[in-house]
Parts: sequence; structure tokens; C-alpha cells
Amino acid sequence: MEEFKGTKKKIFDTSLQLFADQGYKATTMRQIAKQVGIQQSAIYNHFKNKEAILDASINKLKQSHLINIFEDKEPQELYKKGRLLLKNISNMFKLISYDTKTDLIFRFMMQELFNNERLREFYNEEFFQNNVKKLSAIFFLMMQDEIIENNDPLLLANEFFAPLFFYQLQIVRLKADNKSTSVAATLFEKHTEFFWDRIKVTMPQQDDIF
Amino acid sequence: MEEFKGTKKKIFDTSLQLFADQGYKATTMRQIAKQVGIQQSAIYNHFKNKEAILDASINKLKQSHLINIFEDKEPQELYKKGRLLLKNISNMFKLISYDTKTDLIFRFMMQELFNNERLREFYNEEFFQNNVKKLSAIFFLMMQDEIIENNDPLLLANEFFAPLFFYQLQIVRLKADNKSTSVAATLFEKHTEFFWDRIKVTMPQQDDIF
DNA sequence: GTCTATACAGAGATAGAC
DNA sequence: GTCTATCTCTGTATAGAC
Repeated sequence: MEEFKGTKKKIFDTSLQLFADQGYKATTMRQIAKQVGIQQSAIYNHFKNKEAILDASINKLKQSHLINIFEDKEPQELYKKGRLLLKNISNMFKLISYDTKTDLIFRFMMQELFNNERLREFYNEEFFQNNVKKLSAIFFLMMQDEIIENNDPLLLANEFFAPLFFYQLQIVRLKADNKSTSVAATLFEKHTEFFWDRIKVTMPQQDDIF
Repeated sequence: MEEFKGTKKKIFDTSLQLFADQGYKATTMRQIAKQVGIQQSAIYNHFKNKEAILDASINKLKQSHLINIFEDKEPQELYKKGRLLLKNISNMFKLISYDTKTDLIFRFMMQELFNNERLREFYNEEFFQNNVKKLSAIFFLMMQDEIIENNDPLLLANEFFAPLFFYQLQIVRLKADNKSTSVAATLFEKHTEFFWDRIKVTMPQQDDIF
């Protein structure tokens, strides 16, 4: 929860930047120090060792919007917003892709996910067990209220999240090479429309053809 | 195109395994040698240096089914298969997640994607410019033939690929921790059904309600 | 809290005998 | 083609002066 200040903050920000660009292992203490503008040994006044900076980075991820999609809100307060809720979530995914700080955390996460079991464990529990299940619950409530058609709520949750994550990945990747992201950026909204049309209740008495 | 043999193959296979588990940078020549059962210096009889093993790994990725989804087939030969084509593609994504060798390449790719510009460039051109565009072309032909409803073909291509990639990622991740993948595995088929129902032409004269 | 100096381990790579 | 031995560089981390 603590926010770093002064030199410690500089060290942390620089480290995260380098971790995102090159990976944790490839980043050296000398590199970090040089970029901060201090001697390498001075880092140890702020962080016990290199792993402590890694831990701080993981903590940052835990607090980020990449994981905390619903903040503290419960399905019961959310589901009535219907299509608007999905639009809000979709837009949040989009904003994250363009937020410079969160973009770093995203790249850091993707690299370490496969060689850091602790991070994988955390991702599984927080992102999956938490967010996907919460979204499932929301869809379930929407079905009960006949806002959307009956279907497998867990499938809907996955089908809604998957493209958002995928488009986020593409944008972060394209941005890393300073390539245009404009096409990919439009997909967030298009996905939500496309998806909503698939799941919404279509009134039988009202004929779309005429 | 060359397939390695004997010691060279052992070195390559071991390296790819370690790259997938720990990342390229974290893997040492001594580690590779130890696991192969030779002296560290003996590696240099087979590969010029560590980077040459990395290059070979990237070449392996280029040849894999992760990238070569349509092999050499053209949209014109494929689109008529309709729903079956999508089922085949979906099934291929699923099989890759469980194929031990391709699973390694997938993990290797995900880690290096963010710190290897060359790999990113290749991924962008081959996966995106090639596969997504090819699938777009297929959907476009399906629309012309009135197999599916009119829509943005590029959107459909993305919406179809995104969950497949996402589910693949989840399975590979779960497998890394020896966790159950059975729930995730069912999503490939469910996605295809869910998606096809969304896009297929629904005959106006034929009423589904009765 | 930052510096210089240094310890020490581990990295990639080469030389030359067999 | 593999071995032993070794070089050189670079990595993390600590000690102690200011």
C-alpha cells in the first residue's frame, strides 16, 4: 500500500520500466543505478536486494486495475446496469492499454507469468477465481432478470473477457514498437456491441425484419 | 527446415525446455550442458554461441502450428466448409495446448515477445498480417455466399481468434502448475458454437420459436 | 544516504590435449 | 566431438569513509 518517495520511487519506477522492456533477469542493478543517476551500491539503502524490487513490482500489480476490475463492488449492485456495465469494463481495458504506468505492469506480468510460480498462483486466484467468477455471477443475475438470454454464465464471462485481454495484449505489443494502434483500439467497443447483440433478450413479439 | 540429430538435438530440446521454464536470459550454458550430460564447452561444437540456440528456437516457432494455422491453403478452398472449418481451427488450438512440444514453444514465445523486437516483428507479420487477414477473407467469402450474416470481416476474425488464444494461454499456464485444465478445455468447442450461432444466417421463413 | 573500493560467484566463450 | 583448464567479463552484494 505504501507509495515510494524520492530516490526510492525513482529506483522503483526505473526498475519497473527496465523489467517491462527487458525482463527481470536481464535487468542489472548497475543499469538501474545508472539510469537513476546514483551509484549501484546506493540502491541497497532503499531495497534489501534485487528480489525486493521484484516483490514491490508484484505488489504494484496486485493493486493495479489489471486485477481489480470490479474494485469492491458486488454483482448485485452492478448487474442492473446491463449493457452499460459491459461498456464500462470494456472501456477500462482500453484505457489500461494506453495508460503508460499500467502498460509497464502488463508487460512485466506477461514476461514473468511463465517463470514465476508465485505470480502465476496469484494471477490465477485473483484474476480468475475472483474476476471471472464475479462476472459469471453478474451474468447469472442478468438472466434471472431476463435482461439477457439463458446460457452458461461461466462461458459468457470467458467469452466477454477473452477478447478484451487479447486486444489489450495487441495494443501493448504494438505500442512497444511505436506502431499504430488505431485499428486495434476500435475493437474494444465493437466487441462489446457484437457480444451484447449475441446475449441480449430479443423480444419475440417485435419483428426485426420489418 | 533442418531437423537436428544426436547431441545437437539433445542440446536444442533441453534449451527450449529451459527457455520455456525460466526464460532465455536466466538459462545458462552450464545448466543446459549438465542436463544434456556433456561438458559446457562441448555445446560450442554444435552451436556457435547462446544466441544461435535462441535463433534456432525462433525458427522452430516459425514452423510451428502456432503460426501456420492455414498451412498453404487459400481462403477459396476453405470457406465453403463453413462451421466445420471453424471447428477444425478451434480444435487445432486445443490440441496445441496439450502438445508437449508446442506448449514449450508457446511459453517461450510469450516470454520473449516483450523483450525481443525481432520476434515481435515476426509475430506481428505472420500471425496478424497473415492469419487474421486470411480468416477475414474467409468470412468475407462466407458472407458473399450467404452462409453467414453481413458484418465486418476483420472484427469477426479477431472475435473468433481472441478466445482461442486466451483459452490456450490459460491451459498452458495451468499445465505449468499441474493444475486441472478440464474446465478450460471445454471452452474451445463452446466458443465455436457460441460464435457460430452469432454469425450464421438465420432463415427468416423458418421460425425457431415453434 | 551516497560514495569508492572490493569481494566473490557465475556468466559466456576459447585453447589445446585426447 | 568431448574433455580439462582457463580467460575475461559482468553480475549481486558488502565494508567503510564521508
